[in-house]
Formats: sequence, C-alpha cells, structure tokens
Amino acid sequence: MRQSRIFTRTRREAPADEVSKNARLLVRAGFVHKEMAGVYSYLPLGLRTLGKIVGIIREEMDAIGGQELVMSSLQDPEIWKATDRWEQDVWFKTSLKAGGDIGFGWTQEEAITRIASQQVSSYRDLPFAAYQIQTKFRNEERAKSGIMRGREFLMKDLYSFHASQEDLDAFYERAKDAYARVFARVGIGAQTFVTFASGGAFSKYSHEFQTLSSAGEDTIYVSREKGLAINSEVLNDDVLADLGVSRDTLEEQTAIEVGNIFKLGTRFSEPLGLSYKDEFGAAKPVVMGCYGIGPTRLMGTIVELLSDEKGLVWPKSVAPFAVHLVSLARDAGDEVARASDALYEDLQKAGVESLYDDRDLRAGEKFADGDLLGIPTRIVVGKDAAATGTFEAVDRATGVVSKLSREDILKSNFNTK
RNA sequence: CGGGCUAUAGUAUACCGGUAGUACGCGUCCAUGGGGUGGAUGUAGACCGGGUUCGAUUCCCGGUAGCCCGACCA
Repeated sequence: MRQSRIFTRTRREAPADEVSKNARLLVRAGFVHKEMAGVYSYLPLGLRTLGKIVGIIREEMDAIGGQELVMSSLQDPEIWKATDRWEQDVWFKTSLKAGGDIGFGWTQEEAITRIASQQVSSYRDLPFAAYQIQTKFRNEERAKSGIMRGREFLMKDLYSFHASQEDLDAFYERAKDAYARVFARVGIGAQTFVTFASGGAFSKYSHEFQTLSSAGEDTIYVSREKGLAINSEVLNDDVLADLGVSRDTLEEQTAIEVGNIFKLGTRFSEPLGLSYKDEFGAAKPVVMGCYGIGPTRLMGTIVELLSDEKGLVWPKSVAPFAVHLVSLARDAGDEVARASDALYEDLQKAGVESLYDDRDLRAGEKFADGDLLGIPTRIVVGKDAAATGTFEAVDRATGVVSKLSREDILKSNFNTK
C-alpha cells in the first residue's frame, strides 16, 4: 500500500474530547473515526488490525471445533420474553412499521438456542459449538474509555451445546485454553489473568480474562503464585479457601476484562425448549456454555498496554502491515526513489505486507508518522542505501537498528505471527 | 440515570456586550532536504432555539452534543 494513496491522515493533535489513550492514538493515527459517544468507525488501517485480531480468534475457535455462523442483529422479542431478558435496560429497541417491537442484539444466547432447537433432537446431535463475530449493540448508560466500552462494538460469541455437565466441563477447559492462546498471540498474555468471577445459577464461578492496566474498570486480586486472579465482586473467605489462596499474597490490581466464559447449564435451553432424547428415549435439556471476546475492546487493550509516548506499537501478529518502507527520496525520479520503488516491488512479490511511504515529505515528518502508526519494522531508504544496497531496519518496539541487504530483507519472515 | 464541566475554522486553542486572533492543516511560490525545516501569501469559524439589549459569539433560559465523577455493566 502506498502511503500517498491512503485517504486517512495522521494528526498532530489528539481530539479534545477523547481522554483515553487508545482513542487519542487511534484517532490521531487514522485507525478509527468517532461517530458519536461510544460509536466508532474502523478506517482502513484500523480495519486491517481488527482483521488480524479477528483472524487469530477465528483460528483458535476453529481449533476447538467451533463452527462459524452469523446470526441476525435484529431480535425477536418472543424468545427474550421467554427468558425474562426483554425488559433489560441494555436493549436498543425499535418498532416495525407493521407493528410490534424488535431489538438490536447485545448478546445472542436466545437466538442460538432457538436455532439449535430446530437442529438438535438426539444425543447423537451433541456436542457442538457455534460462534459468530458480529456487531453488538448495548445502550450503555455511559460510554467511555474510547473503543473499549462502546454502544456498538464487535464481539465474538461462541456457544457450546452438550448432553451432560461433564461434557460441558471438558469443553469449557478447552475453551479456556483457547482463550489464553488468543491473548498470548496478540501480545498481552503476560499481563492477562484467568479471573474467578460470579457464576450465576448453574456454576459457582465464571471466568474472566483480565488484563492488568490502569485503563481498566475492574478491580481484581492477583495471586502470582497460583497464576490466577479473583474479581473483587466475589472475593470472600469461602472463595479464598476454595481456591487455596491466602489473602495476604494477593495484589490488588485494576484490569480490563478482555474475555468472559460462562457455564450456562440449562438457563436457556429449558425456557426455550431445547432438549434432546437420550439413549433411553428420555427428553433432557441441553447443557450450554457461552464464551465471549470483544475484538474491538481487545484492540483498545493492546494499545493501552503497548503504545508509547510516540504512538502506537503493534505486535507483529496484529500490525496492519509488517513493514513500513520509508523512502527519503528528494525527487520522484531520483536514485533513492528508484531504489525504494524497486524494494517495494520486491516486497510485494515476496508477499510481505508493506506500507510504502512514498510521500514527498521531509524525513522528520515521515519518521514521526511512522512512530505514530506503529508498524513493527521500518526500513529506511536514504542516499546510503541507494548507493550501497544496505538498508536500515528499525524495530518500532525496541528502537534497535540493524543493517540489512535486499536479500536479508526478502528472506526475513516479517509476517511471522 | 444522579452530579459537575464544556461547546469558537478541518484540528488544537485565544480574546471580546460593538470589525473574532494564533498555531497546525489545506492551496500557491521561494529556499531547504535523515527526526514534525524557514519565509511569503491565500483559504476557512462562534452547536440549535428563545430571551435581555440600540447591538449577543459573549449575559440569561431551554434544547442538543461531548467529556469527567458516581451508579450500572453475561
């Protein structure tokens, strides 16, 4: 991608109405556009990164047998009335011209349960897991924290269906491991803790994935020795005894909830009539679990954790481009420009995702923009490089500079996840 | 949803009851060319409605929007 053709631009100043680091940087860098409070559009650069995040999540969900689908956003009140969730405040609702109310989905247990009820009739149809990556709508009373707490946001919601609690329990552990892999792959694994939280009617606990950050909204208590955390909502002596943790080893921390997994039991299958026949012909309710990650919130979390005073810093796994090729040519046709163009062509042929700064700007401005965009590796083409064929590569995260030949560059696997 | 603050050019910000200023951006020109370069010149603005007043962008009221604190948050 030639930077001269990107329709978004970087901005020197952050918008006055954004306080959160993630929104200030993402807006400055042209990754997102704020439409209104809690509602953001994802511009080409932002969408590339969001797509990388979604891709990683999709791979991990597929790896545990998840089958992707997309459910409707418009929701039929009937199924939500059956589970007593139609009256909740989080809904955005509207009405049909033909009469009757509908809602915009803020989660989808009811919908997937009804779909499943059309497909499942025997224990032979179980287990299975289905997920979607879809825009959710929540009428938050107060949007805040930039893209991390919006009224419209992307969510990956996986639902699993089982004949028995034991089968759910086993799948739940696999899902928990898959979640840990997702957070590790996007670069926040070390700061992310499985956190015991309130469980609801069918299990003692749910598990949140909480990433330590001052930008978070949750208070958790981290046990480093056990490698887990406890949400302040459920912290009490019973829970401590249950988990074998002593209170004086806990660290109080502020954290961002980047994922949440729940055992639903028959909370939804019973009211919505999702049952199966067992080996003896007896009808039994399906046992369910649900598993959520917000890719947009995850993107905001990555920014909160990894960016620095100069701008964004993307891990390779989610960067919009692998390489930022910066030409310091003075004129479109000069030796430096020709060397830059040639290297860009080579990178394209080699399949390296490259952003090519071919703009007619001074070096300082290009470097400042490069720092702001946060692409992992910057390759600079100046007079020396054009003359000697040796290019300077700078690591955005560490600032480490290395000298590489064209061959070195083309054989480097910049796209490595 | 309670409380508070705010609303001026594309962006960030001044000042003012009487012609709205600056910086960045954008256009043109000259110089410059490895960390947001220097100069010249042009461009573009008072959220909406009502009130007070000779006159309101400024003061008052209402609305709308944004932000912060709290509450809320499978």
